[in-house]
Amino acid sequence: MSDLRLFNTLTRKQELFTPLEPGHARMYCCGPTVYNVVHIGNLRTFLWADLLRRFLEWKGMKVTMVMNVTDIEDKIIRDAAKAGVDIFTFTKPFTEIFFENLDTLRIRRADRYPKATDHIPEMIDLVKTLEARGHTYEADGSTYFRISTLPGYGKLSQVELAPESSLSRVENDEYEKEDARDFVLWKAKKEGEPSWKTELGDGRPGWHIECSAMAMKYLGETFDIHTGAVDLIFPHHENEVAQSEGATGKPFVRFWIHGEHLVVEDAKMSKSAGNFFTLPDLIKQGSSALEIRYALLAVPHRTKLNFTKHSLEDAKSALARIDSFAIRLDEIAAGSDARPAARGAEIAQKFLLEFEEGLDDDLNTAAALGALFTMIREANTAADKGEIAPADARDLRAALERADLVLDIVKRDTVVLDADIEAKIEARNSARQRRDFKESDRLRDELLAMGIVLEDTAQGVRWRRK
RNA sequence: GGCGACGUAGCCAAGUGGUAAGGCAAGGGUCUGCAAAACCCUCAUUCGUCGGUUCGAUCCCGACCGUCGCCUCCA
Repeated sequence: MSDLRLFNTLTRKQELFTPLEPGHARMYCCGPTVYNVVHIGNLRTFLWADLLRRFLEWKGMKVTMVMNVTDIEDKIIRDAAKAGVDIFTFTKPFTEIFFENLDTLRIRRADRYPKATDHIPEMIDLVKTLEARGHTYEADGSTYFRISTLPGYGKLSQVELAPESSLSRVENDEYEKEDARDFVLWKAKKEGEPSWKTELGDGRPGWHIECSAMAMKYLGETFDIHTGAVDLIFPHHENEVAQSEGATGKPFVRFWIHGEHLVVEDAKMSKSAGNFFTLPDLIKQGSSALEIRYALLAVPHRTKLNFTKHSLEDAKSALARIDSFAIRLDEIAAGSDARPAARGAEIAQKFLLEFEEGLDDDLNTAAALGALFTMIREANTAADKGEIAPADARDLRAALERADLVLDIVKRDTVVLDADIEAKIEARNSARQRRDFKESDRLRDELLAMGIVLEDTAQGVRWRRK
């Protein structure tokens, strides 16, 4: 039974989330336009969408998640032409990089990634339905949506639409619209641009129609969740609503979830400002994928995230704390002490409760992480007092694992020590035993240079990779 | 001009009508041959400013100051 509450842009309120079909949530996420490599801001949006999916599953729901890949669009056409290749050749590498980035950041794959160009017939059908219901008009071979035919237009963005005159900035020279607020469903063919021969004439789809067509094809005319970043609320999502509800007469999406933007060092990310970051860039600069994941996850999705060098350093230290805790638990768990679980089980239970309560509150990852660190401190204190038996350690470890099904930030270090490294550690131990500290320090430095950090604890030497 | 968001310690960031989670950094300590690492402790009488409502406000209302976003392609 879920008591997850999500902020719904449609009502501007937090609402209790329950799926239309009990136990099965359906979500559509606005995905990348593959005219370039995805940047860190795009990835933030995809990351919290995945977090939402994981959390729904964590609560026992089945989730069907669909994310579009937009592979036909003005910038793609422009840049492909510039590169002298067709749009398919042009978008292919960017699509591949997108998927690689998801894997690197531990963003789980959606169930489907439909491409716009694979769904032209569905879009045509949708436009024809809109035509039959009187929502469209044609001008110069293009088909437009006439917003005055849909009384509820504007309900998502809650933008009191300004009179036509104030929208003089809208460029109207290319396509002939009756009203500047109307938007194009199907664009008439232009010389040198890719086009499809259809019942609507030769041309290509407008920007918004793909999402309506593909979302309804895979998730139904009404589905549970639609995600994206705040900049898509208007006009993209508003127009999706118009197209879909204009065609079906039914509510399109029950929960519209929008995430805030990421800024870099307090500035909007842009190529011209030189602060446009991609995942491979950041990794090249020495950050690990997990550090980046943590930095993106630590700030709840509806809060603007200031992505900085400093935030990555913070993430690194915070993760080290979590990893050390996991190692400590594993060591205790391996012990032979047969006491029954006591303090540990209690701490673990309290943690899982607080963790879930945090995420239930509109995916408050900051609160959930706060609960995690509180558990770590409490368990460490108890362990220092010898109150953590192996059974306790196993309970705590299980709780950490359980939370990590959603967070996925714990290091999975399965690397086995090379014989060489092992030999050096052994040699250092014997040097220390014969109090040859010069030799032992030399070996320690050598290992450090190899990326192996030694920790001399009361239980002996522990090592980990830097 | 229209719509909206935000302003909490050095930095990041939760939060509640009853007196401020957590992380990083910093300082102190434990441990150690020395270190490092690890662990523990400390660290905002105060939540942009000024008023109002209230027994009581950081949280509610109003004004102001400041930052930012959308209204045009955009995650």
